[in-house]
Amino acid sequence: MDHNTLLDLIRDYPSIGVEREGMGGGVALGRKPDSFPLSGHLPIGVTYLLPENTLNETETKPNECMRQCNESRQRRLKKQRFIHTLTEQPEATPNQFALVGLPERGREGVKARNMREYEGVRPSGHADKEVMAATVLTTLSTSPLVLNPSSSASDLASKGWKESLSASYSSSTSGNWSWDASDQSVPSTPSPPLSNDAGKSFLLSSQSDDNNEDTESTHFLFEDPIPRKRKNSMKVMFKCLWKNCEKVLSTSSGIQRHIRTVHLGRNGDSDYSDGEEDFYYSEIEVNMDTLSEGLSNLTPTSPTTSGPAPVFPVLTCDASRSEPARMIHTPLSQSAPSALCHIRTDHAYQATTPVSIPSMPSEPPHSEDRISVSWQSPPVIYKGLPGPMTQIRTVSIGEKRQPVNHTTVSKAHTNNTSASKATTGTRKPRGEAKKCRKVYGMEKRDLWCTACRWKKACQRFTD
DNA sequence: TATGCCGGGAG
DNA sequence: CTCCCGGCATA
Ligand SMILES: [Zn+2]
Repeated sequence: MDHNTLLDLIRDYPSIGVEREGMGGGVALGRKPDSFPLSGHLPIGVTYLLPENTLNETETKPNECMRQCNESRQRRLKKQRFIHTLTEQPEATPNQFALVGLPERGREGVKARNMREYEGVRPSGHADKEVMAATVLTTLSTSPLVLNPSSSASDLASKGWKESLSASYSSSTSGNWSWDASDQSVPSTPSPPLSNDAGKSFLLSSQSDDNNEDTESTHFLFEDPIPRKRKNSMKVMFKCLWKNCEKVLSTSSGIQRHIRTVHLGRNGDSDYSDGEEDFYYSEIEVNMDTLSEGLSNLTPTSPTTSGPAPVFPVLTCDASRSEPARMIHTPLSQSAPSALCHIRTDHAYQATTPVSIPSMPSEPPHSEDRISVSWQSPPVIYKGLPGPMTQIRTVSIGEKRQPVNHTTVSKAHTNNTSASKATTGTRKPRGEAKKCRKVYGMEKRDLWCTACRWKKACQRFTD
């Protein structure tokens, strides 16, 4: 994906989010204001969808709002698939993130996320790019990358996020993207390299070396953050990201209420959401004592407004351990990779050259309704580890789409002679694991992983 | 017979 | 690429 493609793509996305588990039904936080100066991060939407167990785990303190949203959503969309997954993968890895980016239409960012509204509109193949874009955005949003020295804050503000974005990274014609991550201070994580088997990869310019221990900053943004304390002077606030609204409240529930009443025109008292709500707000950190502590901390400041409040990327790792208000980003207990996303960390470092094999949209997480999602294979530490791969696909559930039996019998397929390669001695002892076909059955083919649907080697349940 | 999936297409 | 499927090795 090249630079312009990305920009083009995201242009129409009021919000692009990251969604955990890719099961849809996540909650979107934040949106992409049309004119949001991006410097260091983008207020892109972040949608998290944590596995049930996680929710319980975080239930208490963390993001009450999130929990609620997730719950209500889950309830509504009683997608057995969803449930199924939850039960089947109690240990769903917390590293399974899915990016979800849907152009929103209709009601200001709400409801519109329903892919249904896009039927027939979204060009096929769009999903891929969409994901790529979202990935990049997410990455950017969480990486304290330093913008070109030439671009100043004001610059950004006036140029708009798009330009800013473009300024924040560079892409070579080869398809490799990279940006300078040589940042400083802020612990936020550097962006992870994203690689598409196609040879496109997003990687940080390995700032001078590779192993420079990091303990601190090397954690992949989606990886279990390392426990770290945040400055006591910082206070977590929630900022509404709705158009022209700069409301900042101290509690997620507060901002949620605000959004609900002010932007969604709902009445506060009524129960929670109808499950379809997307609360666009982002968690920000405000330095209480010195609001303008010099640029020492590159935290970007709120855009449109004067709000001197430094805005932190929603996903910053550092904000995740132990703070009550930390983003649901909670590191699930152990980050055991779930069975859905086997991670193979056995590749070579410096995945500059993405290892790509035949390539096929790798197993996407399930998604509710129809959303295109992609996820990154886990933890990969951006430094020298193999780059994460992304993949996406549009899932449609409960749709009829099976029978399309094209009478494609024009060619007498007959095999020409038994010339077929004499299967080499490599006998393939059929794997043990039950694959999608067996697990979901023909009726629910929609649930199969892409590979299975294409009668290729299953990617979801490997042996 | 049912699965899993390679190797070939088609668009 | 993306998506399908014939057909064959397996279970
Ligand atoms: Zn499969």
